[in-house]
Amino acid sequence: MIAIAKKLINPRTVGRLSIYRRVLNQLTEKNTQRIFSRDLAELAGVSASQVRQDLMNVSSNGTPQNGYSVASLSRAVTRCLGTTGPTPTVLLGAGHLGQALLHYFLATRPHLQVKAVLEVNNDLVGKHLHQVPVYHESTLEGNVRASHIKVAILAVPDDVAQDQANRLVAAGVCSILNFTTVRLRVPAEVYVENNDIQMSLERVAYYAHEDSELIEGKA
Amino acid sequence: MIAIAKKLINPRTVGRLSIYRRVLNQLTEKNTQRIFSRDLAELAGVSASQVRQDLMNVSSNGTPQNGYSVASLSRAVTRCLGTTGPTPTVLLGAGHLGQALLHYFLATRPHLQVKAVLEVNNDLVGKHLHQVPVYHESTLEGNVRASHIKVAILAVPDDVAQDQANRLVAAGVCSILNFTTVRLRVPAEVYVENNDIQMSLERVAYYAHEDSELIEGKA
DNA sequence: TAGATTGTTAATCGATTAACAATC
DNA sequence: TAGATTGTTAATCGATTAACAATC
Repeated sequence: MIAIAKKLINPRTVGRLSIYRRVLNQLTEKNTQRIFSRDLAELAGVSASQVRQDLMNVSSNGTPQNGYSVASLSRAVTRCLGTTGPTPTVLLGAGHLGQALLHYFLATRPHLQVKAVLEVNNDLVGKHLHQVPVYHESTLEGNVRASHIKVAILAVPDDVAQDQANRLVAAGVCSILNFTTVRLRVPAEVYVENNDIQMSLERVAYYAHEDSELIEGKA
Repeated sequence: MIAIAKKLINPRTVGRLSIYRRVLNQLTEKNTQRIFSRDLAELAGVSASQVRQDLMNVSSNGTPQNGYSVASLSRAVTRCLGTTGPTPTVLLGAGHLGQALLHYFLATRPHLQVKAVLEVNNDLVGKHLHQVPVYHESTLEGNVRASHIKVAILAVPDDVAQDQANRLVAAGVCSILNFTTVRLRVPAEVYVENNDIQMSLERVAYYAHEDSELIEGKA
């Protein structure tokens, strides 16, 4: 018996695979049957070489001259990303940003399911936001453990970010989308993705100044 | 007379410089006078070598044994980033995300000033959101030109993103923070920073699956 | 002075792009 | 078949890290 070592894909490639899948789904809606790497690249905003390089992580099935079947490539990407069922998720913070983020789970189904919103504001606790129950922040450990939550979205004030991250990790969370400006200290096996909007704003301000001959941005 | 060619700094470095400045400002509030690259690195979540490499873009004034003066390094970074006065900015879309983003301009002053919010929803047009007037989307060109707006924040539905980007660029905008999932086609001299929240959500979902021994995320 | 830190250059590392044999 | 495209390997590019002379 041979152990299947599922090689972990790096964050940039995962991001692009996610974009490819979105593009492929849009093509499906338009009844496009097949696509070449060149055209998928065009739609995703990357190079054709990059697409083929990325697809080496997927058990892809392109054929010379015919390109890829949209349907089966989409399936292959999904299989690769491993998000077959929805991943149970907790949202911390039901402020303006937190509530805006909840919308993303209605509009698009990003293979995540928000099981609980945690808040300190007692006006919200006990209510529902978009069908998701809001609990008090103090129930963090219980909720995470009960729903086997592995993903957390941090949309709380900076000053509580590290403390909540510690508690999330202790309760079993292993992947955090961090909208605070705090550089979280977590064990190496926990994935943290920082989305520092303040920093992004300062960056766009910078490139507005000079009549910058510029390169494309991040991610 | 010698022309001063202000070398344009790459996006990653600009992002870190912005983070350093934030950290330095926090140190100022704590009355910390001086700091070493090692400690600044620790607080910013990067390596000491990276800090010193980044500070080569700044006319920095560190001294061996004494490190950097917090106050003057902060000033030097600000000078380097060139954001002395607030940059006039337009926000497109006053939906949940747009309104959440407006909050960032109250809580923190990211060297940007939102001059106008543009919306299609007539219930909002004519009102103010956080002291910022809301105009109809059709006034885009006039508003951008009148206020000499160089920065735009796109928080609109995907299907109007490219059209609005075209109009923004035509009206003189040269830096766009794009919260849609559309890969905008813009002239090379326009800076676009994509903040694809959908993609980020799929990425954290991916790393929640395997008991990933992982690396730190993007940006 | 001795020791530690800066500024800067060199080495390494990783990611993107180019090239090309296999192939439909 | 001829031509174009895939899958994959090699080359390039850029960014991070390491090293180290200058220096306070």
